[in-house]
Amino acid sequence: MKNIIVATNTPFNGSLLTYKVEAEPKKGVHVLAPLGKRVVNGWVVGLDESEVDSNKLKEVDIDGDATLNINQHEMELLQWMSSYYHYPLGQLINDILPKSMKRPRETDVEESTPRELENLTTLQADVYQSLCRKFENGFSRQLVHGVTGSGKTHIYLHLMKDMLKKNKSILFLLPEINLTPQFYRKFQEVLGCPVRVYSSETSASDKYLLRQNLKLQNTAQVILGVRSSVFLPIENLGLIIVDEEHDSSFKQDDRCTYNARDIAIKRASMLNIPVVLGSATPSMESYTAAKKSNDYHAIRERVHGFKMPKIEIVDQRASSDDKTSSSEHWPLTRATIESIYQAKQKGEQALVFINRLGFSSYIQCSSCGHQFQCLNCSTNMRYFKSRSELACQTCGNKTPMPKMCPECSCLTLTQKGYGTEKIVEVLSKVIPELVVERFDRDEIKNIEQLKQSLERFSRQEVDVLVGTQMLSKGHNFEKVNTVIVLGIDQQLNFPDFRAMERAWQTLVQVSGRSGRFGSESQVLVQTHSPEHPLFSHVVNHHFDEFYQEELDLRQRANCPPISKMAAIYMTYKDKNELIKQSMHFSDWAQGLQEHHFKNVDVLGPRPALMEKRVNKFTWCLMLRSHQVNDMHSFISAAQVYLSRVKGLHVKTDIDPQVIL
DNA sequence: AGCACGCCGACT
DNA sequence: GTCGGCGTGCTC
Repeated sequence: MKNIIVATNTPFNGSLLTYKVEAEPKKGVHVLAPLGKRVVNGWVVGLDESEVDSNKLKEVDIDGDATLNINQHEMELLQWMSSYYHYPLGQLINDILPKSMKRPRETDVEESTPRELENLTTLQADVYQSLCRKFENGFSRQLVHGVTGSGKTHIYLHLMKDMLKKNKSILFLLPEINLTPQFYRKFQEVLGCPVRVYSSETSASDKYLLRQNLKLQNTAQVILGVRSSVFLPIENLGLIIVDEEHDSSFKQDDRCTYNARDIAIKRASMLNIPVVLGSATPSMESYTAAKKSNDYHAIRERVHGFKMPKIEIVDQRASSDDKTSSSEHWPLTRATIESIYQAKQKGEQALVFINRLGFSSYIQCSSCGHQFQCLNCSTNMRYFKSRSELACQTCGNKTPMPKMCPECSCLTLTQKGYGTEKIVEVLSKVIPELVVERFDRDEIKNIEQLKQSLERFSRQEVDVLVGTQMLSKGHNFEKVNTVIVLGIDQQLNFPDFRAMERAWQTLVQVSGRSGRFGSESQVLVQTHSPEHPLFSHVVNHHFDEFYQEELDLRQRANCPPISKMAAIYMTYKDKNELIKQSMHFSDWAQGLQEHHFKNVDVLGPRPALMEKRVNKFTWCLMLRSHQVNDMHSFISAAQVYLSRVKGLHVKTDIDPQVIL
């Protein structure tokens, strides 16, 4: 009998429990571990060195089916993740493996004869060749910074083809499921190898089956997947590509707060293979790192000499009739309406972007000023006109649109702010001949609806799509030469050091949808602060200037990528008790800082951006440091401290993307 | 996290 | 008298 440490799906004891077993299984083997009255999943971590009396231990069963076994390399990656993100190994493993496995059905993998790949343009070929040279070194992290419409995908395809020739598989990561259909089609057309999709639409049993297939066969193939596919057990993996690497969807914000882009880099380094990051708007982190190590590749021109769109900053304060919500076309300006009208006249289409759903952001009583707040959360209820209800975007709480103010019984309730629904109504009213459709997660709930909406649009049955971020990524619309951006002010004013970076990414990505097929194209950005320095970089397509300026700001504020950050969130049911505990914790942390970790800054505590959420309260403490190791030791100590507070839920976010 | 035990209020 | 509310405590 051997004593072994098993990582189990349990939240206590760091998820590591000791069991005995007949013969020592290999690290990563899936076992069934008796725990109290139940049996839980477990994975072998290693021998237990401490001489525990094995008579007191229970014995594990080894799962006869090896599908959920984890190989040596994956196990090392997951152990690294567990310590880096301060998340229990057993729970991490359980989270990333498929859950159910009933009735797997055969996945259809079409193989077709590939079409000839088009030649690269001179600019693309330069990047391709320098990437190939870098690939000779085994592991390296390459960044392709190509403007929208520069044909990054085309470069990927050539790199992928090379890999397939060497009989190596490719992992292609995408931020969102929305983009999988177009890439799947492209890969099918051109690559002539099995292409497997892994997304949130893949059922648990299909995920299980895919895992099984990957472990059995080692034919060169392409795995096209979202965040969690970075863990798939791909045998002969030769290359990882992370497209839209800046995208925040790569960051998981519950459970283990990993960033799939960073895991891809780690995995590539462990396997000694190259990883390519691509974006038209790289993250500050990737840009800085790639510049520094000379792994940066830029394409500053669109293919075929197509011009970048002309970007116009529209002053929303300019004309008096644009100011008030009483004007017929509010919140759109005359200039905006005119450009959409012109597009229609030319037989073209237009896109309108707003970050908000619904009809109005909140409802306010015009006599007493009462705002309709969610009872469970510290947020306003959003008004949805078509459903005639108020809804909380945080907890899903809904109520019919009230007729009068509950405070003063006044019947005049004013609608404040706007969302996609409102814009559709305004546009249809102001330009009656226009066919306008909404494109947001309220309207598009699955891939099928997405495909259909995009098809209607490409058949020109629709003139204008009004959508959220969902519309901004990666699509190629032939007849779109006019793009409107609304609500960028809110993004710029967001209280987070990355606000400007995100606004920049939105503007550049969104304007990238305009004029992709070579016509004269324009982008109109409505704002109340046209003098904001960000706009001049966007208007002039000055990429390096933007990054340099933003980096200077980060340097001065000592923010990432200059330093490393971590956020510790504490959630509790009682507000006063939470504040008391947060203060105690903060005092303790200050003490730890002074005595042991002078180079770790402690910031806060402060209430989370949404302090009350589904009837629970959250406060937050931030850590910032240049010494990553010290920061990790600090967090480990903090977790031990906080685990003693009963009833307190603690979430640690390493490298937070958004500071909530 | 589950699942037990255990101690109180409100039902047949 | 029992059913069930959830507070507390334990699981290798």
